[in-house]
Amino acid sequence: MRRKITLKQIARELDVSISTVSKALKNSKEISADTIQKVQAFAKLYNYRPNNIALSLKNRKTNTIGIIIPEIVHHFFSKVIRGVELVANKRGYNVIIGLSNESFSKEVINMEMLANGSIDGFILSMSKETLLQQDYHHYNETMNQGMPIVMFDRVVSDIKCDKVIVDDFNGAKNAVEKLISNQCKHIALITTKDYVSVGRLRTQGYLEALEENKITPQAELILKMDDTLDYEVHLEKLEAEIEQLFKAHKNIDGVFAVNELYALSAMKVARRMGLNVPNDIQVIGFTDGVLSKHSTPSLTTVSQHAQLMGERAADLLIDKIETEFNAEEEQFQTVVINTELVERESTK
Amino acid sequence: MRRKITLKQIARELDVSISTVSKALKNSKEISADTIQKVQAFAKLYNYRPNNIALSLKNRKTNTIGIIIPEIVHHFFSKVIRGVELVANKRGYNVIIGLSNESFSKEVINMEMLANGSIDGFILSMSKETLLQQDYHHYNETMNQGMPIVMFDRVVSDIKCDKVIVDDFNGAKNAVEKLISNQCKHIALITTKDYVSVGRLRTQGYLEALEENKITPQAELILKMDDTLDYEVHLEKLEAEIEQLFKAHKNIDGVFAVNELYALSAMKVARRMGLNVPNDIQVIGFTDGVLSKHSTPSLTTVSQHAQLMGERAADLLIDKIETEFNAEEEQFQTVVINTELVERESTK
DNA sequence: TTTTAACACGCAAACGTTTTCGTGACTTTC
DNA sequence: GAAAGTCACGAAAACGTTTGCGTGTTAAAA
Repeated sequence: MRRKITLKQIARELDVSISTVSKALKNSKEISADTIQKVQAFAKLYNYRPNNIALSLKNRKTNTIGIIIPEIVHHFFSKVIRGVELVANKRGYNVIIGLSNESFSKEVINMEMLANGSIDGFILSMSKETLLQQDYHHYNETMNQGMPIVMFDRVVSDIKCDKVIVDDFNGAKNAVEKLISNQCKHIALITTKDYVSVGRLRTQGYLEALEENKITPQAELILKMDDTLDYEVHLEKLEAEIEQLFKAHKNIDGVFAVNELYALSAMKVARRMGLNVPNDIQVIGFTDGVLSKHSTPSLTTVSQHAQLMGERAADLLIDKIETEFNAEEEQFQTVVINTELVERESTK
Repeated sequence: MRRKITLKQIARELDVSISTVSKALKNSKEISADTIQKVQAFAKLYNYRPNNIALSLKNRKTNTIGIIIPEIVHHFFSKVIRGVELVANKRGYNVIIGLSNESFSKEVINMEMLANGSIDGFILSMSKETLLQQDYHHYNETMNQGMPIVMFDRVVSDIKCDKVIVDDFNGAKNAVEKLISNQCKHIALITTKDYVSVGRLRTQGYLEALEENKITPQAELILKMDDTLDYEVHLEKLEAEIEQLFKAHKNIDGVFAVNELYALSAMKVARRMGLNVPNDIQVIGFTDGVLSKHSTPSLTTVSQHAQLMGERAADLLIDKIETEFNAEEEQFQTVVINTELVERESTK
């Protein structure tokens, strides 16, 4: 077992200086043809590769981007990562991941761990706890140190940085319009509490679609779940509440849910109550997940193009990393990704 | 915007040497109490953090581990990552990911990219293409350079390194025994072609369970799918073949599938043919996925404990990284993770 | 033959750390 | 009052690169 070979070792072996070796490998015209030939042959033989860490230190550039997300076992986020990795790799960058697990402190720790030289910039989506606490000092400190940040999906306007978001408002609106045009008269909304901007916007889309179609929104048809609970408990509670909703309003003939699990639960409860989807009740969910495609009936969804979000975020970040930082006149962009209604069996 | 502060800047500011600053921050007893106090106060004020890259270079240690997987948008792999990240973080390591996308060349490129100093060791699962080509030179070269590798799930015995695998044989065997004890007499197996060791072992488990229960395996009840096809095409073909199988053997009353999609497809086809799951036909799938839990009927599965695999792999790797490399008498371990039968509605 | 130019290479600094060793200024000891 | 010891700090090397500049040797020009 031999360690990786360095310039120094090649230099010693060939009895030239380190700089000569370095230049020879770059075909510098300062170096004679036979020295170049000799060095390159030797380097190839020993499979020389420059040490990334040394390069990073010298260039003050790591060619690595950090991505911090609340959870990885989640289709939306893993698709985003795939997108990030795709363009990062194409543009010569590595990707290092940190999971906040929806915790504020883990988010802070992870960011500090990476911000000390390990990466050139961040792509991140805020944890729920951070959204609740509204404490953004770690983002601002990071950016003050000259490290660019691109946020995606879960963003807040208080933070000045590049962002990639889904068009939640219109995605929701289109979905509800679809239900309306499919003759639904009483459309329920199943959503989360409003502290996540994403949920708020989807609710607004729902309301606007109703109003534009002269349907008066009814507060009783809106179910707001507290999603900070434990997952299992949450699911049971969810089903119970949906059942209650359906029983209290037998005329509900359409459901728009802000995520996959809510939509699936609605279908499950409906079936249990002897209702047929889509004949008695039509359901649309806002999601990119796998469940929709394989459920029975398969679920009509508002697709978020998660992978595309990742790609756009990575491009945005790398662009920023690679452009000269010009004065204080920095411009921040917000890229909006359009949603797409994927029609399946849960709607007519 | 100020850049991150360095020892040199603190030294200049306080009019002491760099070494004094460094020592003062470490409470060295070489340094007087007031100098220590002064330096630490200043460092705190400016939020000094040592530069990771410089440390990595100096210590020849990055405290980062690389993980290379075929695909990230996949429950099994993302759960493994979560496990890896969990213990890596706990032990002071970062995780950098590379996706091979099931391609041999991408696997090689990714490994080379990371092997040049960026990380201290690899955790990886082989791409299908690598398994097919049986070209393992990149693993061996990496290990020859003193970089440890831990493989998980998809492994081959030709490569000498630490491994974490699922007990595929017994997992499959237990599942089939469950079907047998549930009175199934004609159990079909839906699997992939044999080049992945994992599939081969599961098939063996299936066979052994039958034989131990005096049931003669019938080759016609074994469906081997070619999973190198395009996903969509694959799925259609899969359903067609399952339907054909069911029609040709009306007495099939149990199905064991080596993955989630195969199991779900089997249930789907069964339902389409008017068969009731689990009354007419019982199904068990080998998987950790989400679909099983939310399908109707929910699917009984052989759970692989993916997160635990990730945790064990990370521990194994970090242990190896942190122990002195003692001579040529290196020992490699293979950790076997036991499976667990999670009973749901698709079995009686 | 002397001056100039081209060539081929080495030196050294820099990136930000850590750590060994050396040293000047005091203090203690005899 | 001289020798020895303690204290507090700085210089320098090392990790592995890249690159501007200096320099000795040779060849071409005057």
